[in-house]
Amino acid sequence: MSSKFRSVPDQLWFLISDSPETSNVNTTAIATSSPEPDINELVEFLRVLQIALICLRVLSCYISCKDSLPPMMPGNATNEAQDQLPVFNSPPLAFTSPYATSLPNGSQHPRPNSTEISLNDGMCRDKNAAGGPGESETVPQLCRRLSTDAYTDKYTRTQPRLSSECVDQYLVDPFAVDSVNSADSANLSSKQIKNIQVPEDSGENVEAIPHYKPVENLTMHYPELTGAVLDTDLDGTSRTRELVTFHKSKTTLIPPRYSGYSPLSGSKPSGSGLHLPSIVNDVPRAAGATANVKLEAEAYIGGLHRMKSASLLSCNPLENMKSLPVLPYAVGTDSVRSKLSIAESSSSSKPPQSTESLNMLNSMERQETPIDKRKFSSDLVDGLEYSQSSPKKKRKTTLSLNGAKHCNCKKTKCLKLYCQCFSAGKYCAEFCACQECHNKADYEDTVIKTRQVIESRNPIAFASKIEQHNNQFINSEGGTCATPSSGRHKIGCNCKKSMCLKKYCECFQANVPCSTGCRCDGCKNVYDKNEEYDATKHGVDKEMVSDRADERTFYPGSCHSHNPDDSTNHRMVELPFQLVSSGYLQELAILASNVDSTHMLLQTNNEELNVGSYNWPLDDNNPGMAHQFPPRWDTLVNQRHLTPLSDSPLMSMTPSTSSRTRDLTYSQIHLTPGTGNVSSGVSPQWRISLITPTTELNEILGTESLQSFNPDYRLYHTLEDDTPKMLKDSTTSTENVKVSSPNQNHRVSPPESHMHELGSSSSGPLRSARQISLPSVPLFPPLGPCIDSKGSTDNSASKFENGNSSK
DNA sequence: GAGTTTGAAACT
DNA sequence: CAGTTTCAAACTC
Repeated sequence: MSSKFRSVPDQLWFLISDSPETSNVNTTAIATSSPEPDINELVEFLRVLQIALICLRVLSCYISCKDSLPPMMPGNATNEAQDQLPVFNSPPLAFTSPYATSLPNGSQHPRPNSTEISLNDGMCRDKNAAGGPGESETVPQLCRRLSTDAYTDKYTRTQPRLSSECVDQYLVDPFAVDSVNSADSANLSSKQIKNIQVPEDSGENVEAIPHYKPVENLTMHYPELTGAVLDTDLDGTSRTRELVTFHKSKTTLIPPRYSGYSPLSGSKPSGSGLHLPSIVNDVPRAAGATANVKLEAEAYIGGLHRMKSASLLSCNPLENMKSLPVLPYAVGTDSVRSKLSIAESSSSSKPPQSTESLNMLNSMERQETPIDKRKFSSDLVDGLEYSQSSPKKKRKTTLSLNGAKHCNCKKTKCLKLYCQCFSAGKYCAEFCACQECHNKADYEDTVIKTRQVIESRNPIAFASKIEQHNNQFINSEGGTCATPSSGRHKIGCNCKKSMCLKKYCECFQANVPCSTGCRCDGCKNVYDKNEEYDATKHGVDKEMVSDRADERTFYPGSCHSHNPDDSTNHRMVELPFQLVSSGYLQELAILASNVDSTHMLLQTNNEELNVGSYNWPLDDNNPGMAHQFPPRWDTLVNQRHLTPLSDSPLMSMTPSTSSRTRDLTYSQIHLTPGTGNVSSGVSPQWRISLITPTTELNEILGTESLQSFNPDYRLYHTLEDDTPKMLKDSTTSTENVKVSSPNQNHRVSPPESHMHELGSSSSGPLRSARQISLPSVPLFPPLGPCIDSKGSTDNSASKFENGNSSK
């Protein structure tokens, strides 16, 4: 048979014959058919020539594309990976994810050789849709484009850098419902196949976010990665496993109880993206959303990086979308954390778990906020460095990089609150070191029953122990900060020896000061209103501070820096505003319209108000601005009669103003109709936050709203569900001076921690509190508690930042 | 990595 | 509710 094509160049013949599909189509047909070999031979030869031409074209294109691609270095992983990140927006897809085995060990292919195969189309964007640097047609795009060609498989093989795995994967019917059971997957028996399905509703709101910047695309879509990942890199095996694990973990961490559906049921996720409570994510959304997003972002970095490293190529023959579809509204915090956790711990992870975990994927929530993704991208590099270079991470910890917990339970079968996974309402993940674990989908009934028993004793046993308040800022380096006082332990600790300065203390661990509920002895985890919350001042050793700095990313009250050099850095600022009435949305709209570049959208209930755009410069290099409100803002405030409260130091920041005071300051910005007085009763509370939209956004604005404006510059508001709590807390804030605790002498009521709440409450019940979230763009100069009044960086904050940045 | 310390959870 | 035990995380070496 091959003799008929002697004239075909060896390479081309290889291309043809090496492909099972091609072989079947071409050679087999030839061999079995034609009584007129000459004609058939000619025809086939012509076909071969045609193929050859196409191959050459493809090769040329690929070379061109390759040259245009930046090197796959961690430092610039962000932009690159975005194209690699598959997005699952469509109906359930089956994925095969054979582990990288095609490349011989020891082969030294550059990272771009790594192949990430996704049947999803997210990774392959239309070339025309691309814009900006590095947006020349990437290999994945090329691959996608080729997919439309009848000879794609052949052509793909012509590309030395295209993994044969990619082609194989490509050949697999992307629509196979279950690759594990499919014949296609059987063909890949030599490989480890991971089948991941996306909930049918995973594609909801796919079009909600029309387009994103390249970097953001990466971060926004990566979390949605649910497809199999092929890694043909040299160390691709492990990388692939990590990625696969990533997906699995996302499933395994779904708490059946809170997810509202059984992990095994395959029921359709709610789509709300809400997850079970945990210390980190159970905080009020107003605060938690921002913090968690950040946390997830950083935690997710490692995973992203590895993903990126592991995958340069992504082929999706089905992809025909010109913009990256996303599942924009899910909070996805837990999932993200789990992902990160996996990424971090993959090196020591257990062997791939059984298909049970994979089955859980059927019910996974695969939603992620665009914000989350954006944050991911911004922190990608930092997280990478963090996860890869920090020797401290070697230390055994129950908290992985992303904050996802993993346990080491030996006797409790992970069915007691001792188990952090169980306590967090999550199934144990594969990287848990637990023994005889029953906290998994296989024992769902047991888990549920056990939980019920525990809850019967303590209804809030699985609820977050931390009451988190909304107190986030951007620090001098653009990192997000939250004063530790922004939250508190609901129950309080009972430390006797650690002085609440070690992670034995749940308050300390949660980065909140001990409160009235604590029964600790010799507590030093307190606030001095005149001082920053600095662990070192309380005797915490340097390493601990450093560790804590690392771990602060695990908590809502975190203060971590971004890489100032990272242009993709997205800051989060949250400014509570109080409007006299919803009519002042127009004021805000005008305010916003006075600045440009940022598109704002306000909405009251179902009423949308496009308020134009605004832009506040943020100068990372000018710490002095840290305690200054953007002049523009002042101007705008004055112009628009958006007067801060009379007691607000907003416009009169004094040198003695602590960072937290500034927190207060900004927290107390009230938008009133020029009088400076805050109306009571009817004043809806608004908060303008540079946080990314989360589920709340989805719930409030809905898909259409989000579609209506640039996702990169998004202003939104959300119902402030925590308002009652805030009010309640504010009423108790005066009780922060611990009376019963031996530490009462040390404990100083941090009125600032609640001042913003009081301020809010000053206007009376906030029945219609709203949160306005501004896009994650530099709107304000560095503010927040991490910068003291003298313009210098807050000690604790800087420590944390340094700790992060140094990594 | 093993052993110790610690404090929450569980138990009585 | 208090005291004790169990447990696993945090920590130290």
